[in-house]
Parts: sequence; structure tokens; C-alpha cells
Amino acid sequence: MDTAVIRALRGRGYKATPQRIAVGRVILMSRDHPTAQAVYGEVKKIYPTVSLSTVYKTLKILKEVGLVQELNFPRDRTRFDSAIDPHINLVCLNCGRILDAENSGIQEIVDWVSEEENFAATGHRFDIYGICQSCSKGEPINRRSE
Amino acid sequence: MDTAVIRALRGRGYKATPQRIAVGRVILMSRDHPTAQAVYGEVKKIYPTVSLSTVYKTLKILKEVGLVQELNFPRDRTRFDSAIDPHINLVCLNCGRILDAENSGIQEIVDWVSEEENFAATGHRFDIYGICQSCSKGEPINRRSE
DNA sequence: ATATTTGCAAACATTTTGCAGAATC
DNA sequence: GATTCTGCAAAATGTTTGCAAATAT
Repeated sequence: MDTAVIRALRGRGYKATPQRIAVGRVILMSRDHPTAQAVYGEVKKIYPTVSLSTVYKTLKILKEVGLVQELNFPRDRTRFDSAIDPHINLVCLNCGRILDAENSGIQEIVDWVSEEENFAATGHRFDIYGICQSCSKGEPINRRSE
Repeated sequence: MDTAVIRALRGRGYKATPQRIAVGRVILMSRDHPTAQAVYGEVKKIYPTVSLSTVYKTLKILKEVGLVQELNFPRDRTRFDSAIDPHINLVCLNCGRILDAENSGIQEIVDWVSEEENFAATGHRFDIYGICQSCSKGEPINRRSE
């Protein structure tokens, strides 16, 4: 896994520094769309002197080399996600968690729309907003779009 | 159109002030996903004394009453969009324009995934990133995800 | 050996907040 | 007439930048 990060960086002429490898590892291994701050917190466990600024710079590079996708949400910080497998983001408006879902129909729609509108698609993002399973069983909504 | 805004506001106990009606009109009439600043600029043509802060507060309320959707993008400001008809956003990575596309398959996917994952969907967002028709004919890419 | 990168602190841009005067219901 | 809202200025937040010392190739 680290080798994939190293290869992607060097392939584009970037140096494979320990900080960058650590950031890459945190994103690719995490299942919960971490914020830059969260990535920083994780990386700091291994490199206590790492700076938030380095994390931001690295995330930008990892985006550029195609390993990471950036997702912006309102009233929240930007979140980062492995760009490797396309999926649907199930965004819970109650607890704020972002789950992943698979669906093969997305690619068909992307292809169809690209054709129809003469749009050269290079990527996509599909979010569904609502209340997740665990929240609808438990407590009532306490955080809406407000 | 203004009456819809007034009704939505009063229905939730908000006062229908001229500023709010103007903000609502700008968003609902525009076809180009304006930023808060752009809305501010438009509203100022009619109410030169309006403040950016009022625009922000109003946008938050219009979101709450369900008239407006907020879309966040990287390296750009947040954009606002009528929440009334669901559609796909075609985001051009070259010129930055955001076009709309229709596709009936989206709702099916939303329904299918909601069922599958026990997720109570209330809304969604579907972006496709790429190069728009006019850009692919004209100048080369000058603004990527960088 | 040298060009790139780190990490700090300061800059930046957008969005939010507190509050007195104004406007709506 | 009471409550809500506006608009100003100031605060808060997340992100970016400039630069000397450190590091990867």
C-alpha cells in the first residue's frame, strides 16, 4: 500500500517523504472520510512534529496524482477520501457520518449524460443526504441542514 | 415566484422582508449557481444598502425552508442553487462553469440504495466533473484540480 | 550536491456573530 | 407594540503562503 503511494509520487516527480507516505496511508486506510485536521491528528501520532501546513500541501499533491478525492460539505470542513473506487456517499444529517454505498448504475448515467451533453467526464461525485440506519432507530434528529 | 418565497418563509414563522424576497428571487431565477458574493451583488442592484451578512443569514434560512441547496466546491466559494428540481451538475474543470443536466435514472438509484442500506434519503447531489463542450472545442485546459 | 520539502508564523478569504436601530406582522 | 430582522464592524474558521533549515534523490 505504501509502495502505491511512493510510486504515484515519484511517477509525477514528487519526493516520497515519510510525511507524505504517512498522509497517504491514513487516507487510503481510513473508511470515514477524514478532514485535514483528522489526518493531521493521525499523522502526528507517528510524526509528532508534522505541521498542518504540510498535511494540506500533501493532500493537494495526492489529489493531483489521483490518489485522493476532495469532498466539500457545508458547515463542516472539507473531507478527503480515497479516489480509487467510485461510490456513493451516504451523508447522515443527524450524526454527520459518511458511509459508502456501491451501485453500478452510476457509471451508466455518467456515460449517458456525457454523450448527451458532449461533456468529457473525468470524475464524479454522488451524495445522498438523509438519516442513517443507526440514527433512525435511536435518537431523534438533532442536527439538520441548519 | 415571489409568492412562493413569501409563503415558504411565513410558513416557517420567518418574516418576509424585501431583502429576503430579493435573495430568493435571485437564486430561483438564476441558472448559474451563484456564490453568496454574486447573490449579494445582484441584490445590491435593488437594495444598495443590503449587507453581505444579511445575504448569508437569508441563504441559511432559505436552505432551511427547502428553497435553496448549498453546494460546496474546492478552490472556489460555496455556490447556491434552487433546490426545487433535482438534476446533475456538470462541473467544467477548465472554465469553472456549472451546467445542469437532467436524468431520470438518478431517482431510481437513490431509491434502490436507500432500500438496500436502510438509509432514509431526503436529498441528493450528483456532480460530474470534466470539460464542457465549449472548452473542448476552444482553448486547452488551463485550470485543473490543482 | 542540489533541488525539493518541511514546519513555523503570518496572511488570506469566507463565513459567522453581537448588537443597536429599523422594519414586519 | 412586540418581536424579529438589518447592517455594521469585529471575530472566528479553514486554508494558503513565504521563507530558512532540513531532507530525499
